[in-house]
Amino acid sequence: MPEGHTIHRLAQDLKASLEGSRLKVSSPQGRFEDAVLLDGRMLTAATAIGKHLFLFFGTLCVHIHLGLFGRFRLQRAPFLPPRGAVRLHLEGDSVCWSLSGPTVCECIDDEAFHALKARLGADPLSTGSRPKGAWFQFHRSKRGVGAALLDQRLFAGIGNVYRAELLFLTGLHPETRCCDIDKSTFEKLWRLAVKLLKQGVKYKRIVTVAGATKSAPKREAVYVYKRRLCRVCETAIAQLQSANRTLYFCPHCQSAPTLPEKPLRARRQQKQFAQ
DNA sequence: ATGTCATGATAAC
DNA sequence: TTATCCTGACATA
Repeated sequence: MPEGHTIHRLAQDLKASLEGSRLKVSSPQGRFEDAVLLDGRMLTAATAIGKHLFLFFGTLCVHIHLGLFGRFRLQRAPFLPPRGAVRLHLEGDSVCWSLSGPTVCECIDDEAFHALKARLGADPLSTGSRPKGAWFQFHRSKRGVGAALLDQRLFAGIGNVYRAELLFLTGLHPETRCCDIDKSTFEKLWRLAVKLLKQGVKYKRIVTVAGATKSAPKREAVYVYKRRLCRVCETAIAQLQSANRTLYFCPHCQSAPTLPEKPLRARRQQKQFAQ
C-alpha cells in the first residue's frame, strides 16, 4: 500500500510512538545485519521524503524503502512474537513495530543521505515544497504525462493509484506529451497532488472522490483506478502499460491527446478494453 | 500445493 | 524493453 502518503504517515506514527526512547532493535529474519549497531540507542528523528523513510539514531541513519510489498506492523504490549519474515524489529516500552518485505533497509552515512535527497523531485507532502524544478523538466519533455508522474526525480511520492486519479481529475489523457501541457494545467496537477496526498496521510488510505469519507467503500473511493466503469460517466475504463505499470483511465473524461497522431499501438489497446 | 497479483524501483540487455 | 528482488493474500486445484 505504499505511496508517499503511507511513508509520511509512518514517519509521523513512528515518531509519536518511539521518538526519545531507547529501543531494542533486531532483525529476526537476519537480513539486516546492522540492526545490532542500533540496538539500545535512542530514536532521535523519523522523517519521510517521497517514498523514502529515514530513521535517525543520533548520527546513525537507517534508510527504508517499502517497495511494493513492504509493510510496518504495530503491536501494543504485551507483544506476541512477530510472524513472517521480519527484517527490522523496533521495540519500545509499550509499542513495537515490525518491518517486513522492504526493498531497502540499510544504514547510510550523511553523504548518501544527501545524495538520495538530491535525486528526488518535488514532494507534494514536504511543507513549502514547490515544483519549480519539476516544471522546468516537465514542460520541455516529450514523454507522456502518465510516465512523468511516476518519475521520482520529478515528483517524489506519487505512485500508481494517485497517478491514475490525478490524471482523471485533470482531464488528461495519459499519453498527452508533457510539452503539450500548459503551466496552469501543470499547476492544477500539483495542487491536486498536494491536496490528495495530504488527505491520504490523514485517512491512512487513498480517497480521491470529492465528498467521499474516510470509510468510503473501496469502489467509491476512486474514479478510475482498477474500476470497470468510470465513477462519473460510467464509460468502460481503459488501461495501458506506462512506466511498467497498469494505468487506468476513462477514455471519455480524459480526452485523447491531439498532436501528434496517437500511436497505433495505443489505439488498438484502447479499442480492446473499451467494449 | 501451486499460481497470480500488488499503491515500487533498478540493473542489465 | 525485460528480468529481478522483496512478501503476503487470495484464488484455484
